[in-house]
Amino acid sequence: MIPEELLESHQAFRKKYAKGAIIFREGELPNHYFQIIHGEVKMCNFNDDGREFIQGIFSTKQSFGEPPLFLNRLYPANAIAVSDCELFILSKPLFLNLINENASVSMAIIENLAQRLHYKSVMAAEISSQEPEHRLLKLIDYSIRFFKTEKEKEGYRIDLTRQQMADLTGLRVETVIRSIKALEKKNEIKIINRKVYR
Amino acid sequence: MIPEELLESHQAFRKKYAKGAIIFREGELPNHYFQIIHGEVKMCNFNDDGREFIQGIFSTKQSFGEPPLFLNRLYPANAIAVSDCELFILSKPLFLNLINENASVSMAIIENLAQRLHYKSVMAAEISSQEPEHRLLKLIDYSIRFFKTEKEKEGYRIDLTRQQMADLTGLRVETVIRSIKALEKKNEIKIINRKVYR
DNA sequence: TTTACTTTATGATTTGAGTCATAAACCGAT
DNA sequence: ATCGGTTTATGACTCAAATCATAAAGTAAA
Repeated sequence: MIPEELLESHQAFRKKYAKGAIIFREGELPNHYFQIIHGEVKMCNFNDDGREFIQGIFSTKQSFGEPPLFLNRLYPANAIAVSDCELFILSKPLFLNLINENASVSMAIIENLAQRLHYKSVMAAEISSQEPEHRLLKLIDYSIRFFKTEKEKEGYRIDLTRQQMADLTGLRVETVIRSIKALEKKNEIKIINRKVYR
Repeated sequence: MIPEELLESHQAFRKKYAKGAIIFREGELPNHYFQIIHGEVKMCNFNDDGREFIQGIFSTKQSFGEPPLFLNRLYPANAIAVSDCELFILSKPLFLNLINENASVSMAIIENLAQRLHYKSVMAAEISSQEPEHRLLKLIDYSIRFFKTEKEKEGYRIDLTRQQMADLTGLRVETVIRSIKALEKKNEIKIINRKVYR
C-alpha cells in the first residue's frame, strides 16, 4: 500500500515471522505500522470458550492493525501469521510523520480504511440476518475480489479451508460443509477435489 | 468533524430532512459528503424479507457515507433520518479538494474511519459468536461511548428502543426484551420505566 | 510406507433463538 | 377523554443450526 521505497527511506525495517507466530495480541498498545512483503496474516478474536472469529485475512502489499494506532486505543484483535511471512515495520511516530508529509500516502490510507469498512459493512449485514448459504456465498464473492483466490479454467478457486470460512462467517465447520454441498447442488459453486470454485 | 467554517468557505450547503426521510439509497452512486448539523441519521440495510439491519446511528458533527465515495463504489446501505435533521452537504470534487489541501482534515477523516472500523470489528466478533445477552451488553457499552446516551444519577441512559437494539445486533425484538430482562436480574443493567440504564 | 495430523464428511440429537399470537402500557394528536 | 400507533411484554411452539460422535480422505514428515 505504501510504496517500498518510501518505507525504506523512512527507516522501516523488515521482520520475518514463522507460520502461526503471533505478531501482536488483543489488548496490547499499538506502536507500529505493519505492511506485508509476502505471506499471509489473519486478524482474529478468541471468545471465552476458545472459538475463533476471523476479522480479516491480509496478504502481500496490504497493511493491517492501523485503526487503533490512530485512536490511541488497544488492539481489538490478535494478528497471527497464517503462513511464513515477512513484514515491513515502521514505528508509530515515523509512520505519522510519513502521513503528514505525504498527501498521497494519507489518501492511500483513507482508501484502505474505506475498503475495509466496506467489507465489514457488507459482512455485518449478512452475518446478522441471513441463512448460512447466503452468508457463505457473500463471503466467497467477496473473497474473490479481495483475498485468497486464483483464476483457473474452472472458475475462481477459493483458497479458504472450511474452518476458515466458518471462522469468517461465525458458523460451525459442519454447517459450512453442509451448506457448501447444498450450494454445489444448486449450481452456485463447484467443488473439485475438495476445493471450492466459483 | 470538519469545522463548520471550513465547510462553509468551501461552498457546502445546508439541507433539512424530516424524520423518516431517505437521504440516499443502497445501490446509488455517491456524489456528496454529508455532515450532521443537528438530528440523527441511521444507515441500514433491508434484507429480502424486509428485516432491517442498522449499520450505525450518527448524530451532531458526525459524517456518514464516505467510504464508497473514496472507492467509487455504490452505497452498501441506506441513509435515513431518525429524527428531523439538518445536514451540511459538499459535492464530491470539492470534498476531495478540501482533503488534499488540508492535512488536518484528512487526518480527521482517517480518525473517523478508524473509529468506525473499530466499532465494526468489536461488534462483528460479538454478533457472530456470542449469546444475545453478551451481544447486547457490548452494544450498550459501546453506545455509551459513541451514541444516544445521557449521564443521569441512575447511570447512563441508553436512548435506543428495543427494536433498534435488535436491528443493531441482528436479534429479534422479543429476544432483546427477554435478554434485557435477564440482564436486569443479573444486575448488569437497570430498567427504570422501560428505559435501560447502565 | 508408516505414522501423526489436518481437513472433510455424515448421522443423530439437542437446544435456544425465532416465530406466531395476543395484549398491556405508553404517547401524541385530535 | 378518546383514538391510532408505537413500544414493551409474555406464553406456546417450531425448527434450523449447534453439538456430539465417529470416521474417511488427504497430507506432510520421519
